[in-house]
Amino acid sequence: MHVREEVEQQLAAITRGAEVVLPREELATKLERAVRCERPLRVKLGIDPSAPHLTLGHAVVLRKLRLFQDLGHTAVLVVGDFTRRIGDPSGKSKTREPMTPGDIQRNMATYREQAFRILMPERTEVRLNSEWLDKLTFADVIALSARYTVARMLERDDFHRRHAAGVPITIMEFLYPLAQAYDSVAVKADVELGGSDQRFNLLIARDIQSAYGQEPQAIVTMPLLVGTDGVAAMSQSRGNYIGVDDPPHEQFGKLMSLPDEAMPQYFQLLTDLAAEEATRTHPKDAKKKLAWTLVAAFHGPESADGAQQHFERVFEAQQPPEEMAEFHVPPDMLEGDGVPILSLIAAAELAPSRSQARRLVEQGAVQIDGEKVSSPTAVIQVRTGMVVRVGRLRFARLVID
RNA sequence: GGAGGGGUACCAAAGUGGCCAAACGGACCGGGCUGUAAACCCGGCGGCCUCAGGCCUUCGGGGGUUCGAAUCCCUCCCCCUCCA
Repeated sequence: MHVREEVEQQLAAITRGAEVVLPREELATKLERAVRCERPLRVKLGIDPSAPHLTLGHAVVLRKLRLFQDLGHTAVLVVGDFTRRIGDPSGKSKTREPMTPGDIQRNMATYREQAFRILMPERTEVRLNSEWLDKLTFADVIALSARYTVARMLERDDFHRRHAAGVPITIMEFLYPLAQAYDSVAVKADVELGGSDQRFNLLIARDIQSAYGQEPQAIVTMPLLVGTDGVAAMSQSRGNYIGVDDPPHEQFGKLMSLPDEAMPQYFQLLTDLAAEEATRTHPKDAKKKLAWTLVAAFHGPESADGAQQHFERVFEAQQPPEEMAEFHVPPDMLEGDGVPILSLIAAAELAPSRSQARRLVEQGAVQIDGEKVSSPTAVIQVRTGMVVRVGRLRFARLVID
């Protein structure tokens, strides 16, 4: 009675925002057993150490994993260092380059720090899949591959399409999901989380676990978070991402420039607030609330306050930020007390080259103390404290030594 | 083993002897509009020059033909497809 209620509550919380929970009854059974026997479930999440940052896309799944922790379960973070060393072309149109152990090591260090902004370290196991995959012999691999059929592999949408279209699929690509499935065997996963694109792979693990005499894991997939462009799924390779460890005001700014339509999804998948928050007030205010909430989650409330103030000052009020880079004008650049504008912009690194500085001036993007500079040949009478502004975002305060 | 198709700027993709620093997109930057929204419109997008112009370095690497080559030839490297 008591147990059933508890299970229902957990199930409801787990289901919130999820794309699918499969099979629901099996998960219910597992949860019930966990509650009864006070044996936490082992909830697996695989992470690919391809890039040095976790994005809000990862955060969606990590938050769900955190929820499991809050419900008393154990998070098992499996870092795909082995698989990544080999490279993974699956599902991607372009082949991904294998990475060196050094790169992977570096990325992993930052991952851990970032992941623990969301997860509870004391209820998290971080495992590298090289730990067990390195030990498999070729015979082991062949045995593993005997547990799954080509026909079933080809059921995966992506494989199916490519096969039909005559686009090559390597055997390695078949092995990859098997390796991932084997991870589940190795860590004895009760549940695995993933993005909706991982659904097929997560399901393969169920069969492989059975084949190895384990109870199959339940799977929970989350919708893919749309990127800052509001169109494609967030990814680092697309550049439409917001990093978990981006500086506060950067996160805030990127979130504020999201298309309004993306807001409900962000509320739903990344906050505990209801998706209706997005439509209850003026979109701008709703978005500020979203931005504040997320920055606070990753950097703390003070940073969120700071980021919001920065945003309101620089973007809404169009004022220079309180803090900006100082540029010490080199004495040899002075002609009398004047400096040609292009030299100034390029030297202060407000533009990458003099040619680009020139174009910016011609396009009316350059201001000095709020006055537009429109001639590329202008010579500026510089003095300490003068503020050079290029575009909306780039500022430098001059210092004459 | 055989046949064929490619390697062009951040991505993608035209260009096949001079009109090419290289079309059209996308990304990005700037300007306009605004809620710094998004969308949209305009402009820019190798470097250097006080610039309606000029100079320098680019089209996988190297060499050559030519007054002139991303474009033709030789050679090397790398990718891809089909047949076996």
